Amino acid sequence: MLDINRFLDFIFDDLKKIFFPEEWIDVDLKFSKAEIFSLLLIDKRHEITMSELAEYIHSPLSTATGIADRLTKSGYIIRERSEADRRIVVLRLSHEGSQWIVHLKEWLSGYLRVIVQDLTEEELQLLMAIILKMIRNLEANSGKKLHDSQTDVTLRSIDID
Amino acid sequence: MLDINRFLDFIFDDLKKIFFPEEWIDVDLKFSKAEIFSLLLIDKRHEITMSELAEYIHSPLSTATGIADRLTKSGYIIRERSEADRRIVVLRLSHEGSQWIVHLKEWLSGYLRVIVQDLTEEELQLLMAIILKMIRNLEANSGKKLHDSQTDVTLRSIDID
DNA sequence: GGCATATACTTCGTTTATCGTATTATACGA
DNA sequence: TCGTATAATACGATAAACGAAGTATATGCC
Repeated sequence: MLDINRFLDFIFDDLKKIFFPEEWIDVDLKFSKAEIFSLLLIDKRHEITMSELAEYIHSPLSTATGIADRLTKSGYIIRERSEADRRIVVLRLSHEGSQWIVHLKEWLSGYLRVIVQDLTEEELQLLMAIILKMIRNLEANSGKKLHDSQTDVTLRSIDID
Repeated sequence: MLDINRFLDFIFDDLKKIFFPEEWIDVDLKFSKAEIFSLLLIDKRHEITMSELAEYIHSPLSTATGIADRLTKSGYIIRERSEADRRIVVLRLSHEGSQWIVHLKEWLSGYLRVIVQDLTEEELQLLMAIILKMIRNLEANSGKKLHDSQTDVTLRSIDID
């Protein structure tokens, strides 16, 4: 068993940086987190439905509708009915939306460049391997491993008043 | 120059996991992110003022007041006027609050344990070293390096209507 | 073919958090 | 003691999230 506590101590203070990325990513974005990731998803898939969007951002369709509303109004996405199935709404990026994503990605990679700037090639390789491992662990154990602990039960749904 | 693009490709899809931790941390917490980190801060400092809280969560005092309101109402913190300076409000954890933090930390370390479970001691060491480096880079360059790029300017404050 | 049911979304109203501005209370320096 | 700075709260506006109800379209079944 590794020395977990040491690691815990090490990262405890920096957990906040992970959960509040907005504090070190000091960009005054005009879109919310959900909107940005929606744009990224549309960019990646080229076309998505409202249901796909809702699933991606882990929200009900009513929330997705709100996001699509705002992005459409801003002119960054185009919302159209599918011809094949007229119940379905298809979202695509507008030209402006695509441009914006290009800029976002450039800016993002600039940020990454700064963060990893003096890591050696070996460190970078290892970092990727480690991240991969961690992601695999998380996925393999998600929701499982943790449900049988006492601690976990205590944390869930304690009603006070 | 390292191969940044490869790294970018590698982590792009997982960026969402960082920005939406709630999707893999599947605990139905009764507190919001801001409230949890407020509790953690109070636990760490033992006693804090409203101003310190506001600074920590990067919000105006009016927001901090709302958080303190909710945490006080839930019975997890105690809000008292300082005797030395009666303008100052001091926040402390109640017994229930302390208990809750203990559980949170146990649960957190359980999570970490799962994530790093099959990393070797060397990997763990290196991971910590790399994280440290990255944090230093971030702090050294925060807000600076990125402000002179064209991209960045494009991203900031574009008004549409 | 027609009717019941399912699917894909939107609308609407409620709730909640955030935050700017105004206000209150206290401290402190000249 | 008066003016100003500081610490925090109160209030009102805004925005996002969401559940429930509603609308339109598709599909299965007789």
